[in-house]
Amino acid sequence: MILLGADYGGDSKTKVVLYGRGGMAIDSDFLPYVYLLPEKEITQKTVLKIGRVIKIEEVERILLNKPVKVWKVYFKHPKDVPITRGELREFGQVLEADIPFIRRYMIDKNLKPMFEITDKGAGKEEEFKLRTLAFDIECLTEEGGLEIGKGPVIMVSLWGEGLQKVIGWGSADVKGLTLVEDEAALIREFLNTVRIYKPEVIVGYNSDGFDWPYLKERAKMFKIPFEIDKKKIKFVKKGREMAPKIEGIVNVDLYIFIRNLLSQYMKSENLKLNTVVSELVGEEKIKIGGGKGIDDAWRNNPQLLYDYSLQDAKVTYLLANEVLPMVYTLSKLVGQTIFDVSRMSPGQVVEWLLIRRAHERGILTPNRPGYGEASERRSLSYEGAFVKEPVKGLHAPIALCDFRSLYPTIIMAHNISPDTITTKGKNQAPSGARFSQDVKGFIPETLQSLFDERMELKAKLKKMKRDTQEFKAIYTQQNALKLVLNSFYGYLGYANARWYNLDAAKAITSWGRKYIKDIMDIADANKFLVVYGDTDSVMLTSESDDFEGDVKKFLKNVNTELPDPIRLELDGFFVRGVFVTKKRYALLRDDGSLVVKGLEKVRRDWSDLARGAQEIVIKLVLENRVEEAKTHVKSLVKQLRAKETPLEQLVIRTQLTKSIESYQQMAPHVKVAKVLKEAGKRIYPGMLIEYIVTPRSGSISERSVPKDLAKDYDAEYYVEHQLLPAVMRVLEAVGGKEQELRMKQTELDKWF
DNA sequence: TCCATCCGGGG
DNA sequence: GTGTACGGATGGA
Repeated sequence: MILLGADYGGDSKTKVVLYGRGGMAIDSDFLPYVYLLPEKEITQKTVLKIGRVIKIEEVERILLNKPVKVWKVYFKHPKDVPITRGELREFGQVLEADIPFIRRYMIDKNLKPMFEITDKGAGKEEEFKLRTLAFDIECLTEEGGLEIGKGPVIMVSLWGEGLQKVIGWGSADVKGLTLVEDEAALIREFLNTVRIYKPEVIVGYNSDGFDWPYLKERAKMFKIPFEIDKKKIKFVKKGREMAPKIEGIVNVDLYIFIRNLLSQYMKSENLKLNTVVSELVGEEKIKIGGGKGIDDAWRNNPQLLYDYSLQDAKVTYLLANEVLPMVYTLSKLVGQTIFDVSRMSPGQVVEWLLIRRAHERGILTPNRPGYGEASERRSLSYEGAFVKEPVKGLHAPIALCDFRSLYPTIIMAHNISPDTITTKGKNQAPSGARFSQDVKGFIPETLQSLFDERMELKAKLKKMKRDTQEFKAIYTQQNALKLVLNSFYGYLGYANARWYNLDAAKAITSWGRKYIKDIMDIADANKFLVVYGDTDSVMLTSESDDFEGDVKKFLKNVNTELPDPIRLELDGFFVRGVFVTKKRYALLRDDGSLVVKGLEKVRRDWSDLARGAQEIVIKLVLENRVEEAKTHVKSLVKQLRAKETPLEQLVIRTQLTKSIESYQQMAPHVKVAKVLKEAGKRIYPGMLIEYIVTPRSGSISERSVPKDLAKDYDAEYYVEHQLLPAVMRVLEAVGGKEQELRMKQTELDKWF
């Protein structure tokens, strides 16, 4: 059997259920256990007196970096652990009592998803495509907004190999539609379709937070058992979020995986299905015009709704094809189930990889910090990376150089780890901490093996033909390794980490600052102008005739000085760059493409006016058309003051998250909601409040008016709080003066 | 500056 | 489910 997922059940006795390709297996023999580091006079007999403890073994393990004798205390059922933990603590330190049972099982039995299950744990790795089903629901929202379970579900689409199905009710005459009697029948038909199709993996987009709970609520309303193949769909807590678990089927929410792990490497300015699909798949979603559009289409144009719904399921499926290989690769690397790994944050990915490795080495896993400890850690701040104040304005040309995996290479080069901290020796960080070089630390050792593996894969790729299945698979593997490697530094400073270590985190950034500053000094001495630099990168310019040649020579020189494996590399050359402030700049490549950092404003509580203006200004400035950019802004200011700006461009949108009464503060959208309510409109939590700031007097809240009731707007508010803040970031770098663009009334005539 | 509140994804 | 977990921006006081 090839392992795909695992669950546990059983009330009085443990029962591990393993499932995957080739069936299902049950193991009732694995006993839960914890470690007890007994205080001196305690005997095993005393501990055995605690009810529920069934046996004790003395074993040798490593605590931080010292060998210790600990007692492995066994129980009959996982639930016995939290019940007994407190009592056990009276006899000494209790360790590994906070490792969920299934994760414990995967580690101890050496099992990995996508690998064969054998007596000795993970056997042969299997390469195959999993039977994947994507789905998407549509519902009427004009009544309840996006509140879970409010309006009826009107369509459900499913897309898999050999299955393209849209189930609907109430709208006849659409070709291909599986028409059912009513909503209850639709939900039954959906569950039944999944049962018959027997997917190995079921995917959705934000399905943990929307589609699944929505269906569950509606099913409950109609008293339909929410189960597939007699197996209840259970909602398990994942921090603040819930994740639906279906025994026998791996459920993946692509949105959560992309948000947690992939978005840091993506260009998309938001993570809407549309945007993400066009970046990763290259397909555009059919537009139907937001919530009202769906309600309208259901009544007047069911064919359009059918197309839209099916298209969503299809692009979700295509997205799954792009994203799932990464999910599987990470799951194999971490050695936890696909269900779990697909919902992990980078910190958890590192942590579970470490826990498994610690087990293999006989190292005891530290306990998670308690709430108090974690908040204490959160309150501690330390000096981060060095960011150079940019030489403001336009520069050309630009060379961008950066350290190859700076923090991971620093950890390896200096053996930084919680278990190597010492008080003597030459290996001292600028922050003061010292690290022993005698024995490889747990963190650097783990990092090194991942780093070496990645280098090997990258070397392999160089010799391979692109566009083959094998190339793709290896590329994904090295990408997964990169993701993990880059998460180690953050992990050491992450408040909830088991291997949290402030001195290690401080040491890493202090060495990082030293190396980047050294590079800048050397560049300076070599007649480059260092325009900007952040953490691990420097941007250089010069007036030399052989700029590119100079940069390459410079790289060669500095790399002979740097300790292995720290290395500075060339990222690329740019035609021009505009530098605003730290973290805010834009670069132009010779093919016309842009790299924009820190200037985007994507939140919906910014008006379209501000968003659009900023985009145009960035483009004009990078094409060296600064005056045109300023003129454009001035014309927008003039338009605003002349009250010629269309009101739609000025709408600010904020969501109401709870009932009006429970707000302590009278924010603008709360005030507007109140007004709407008094006017007889139905107000509910989750509703999007759209408003415009009008003239009159008082605070912004007092001047905010529902979008449909606004007949006028406060021009000065939009100039000062929307337009100018958005464009000034770019313009002040190229000599634009806020005062000049603001054009006080008296100056207005002078300009136009 | 601090505190409270909102954003994200989904229809 | 042997765990309870975000991180950044904005507005009001």
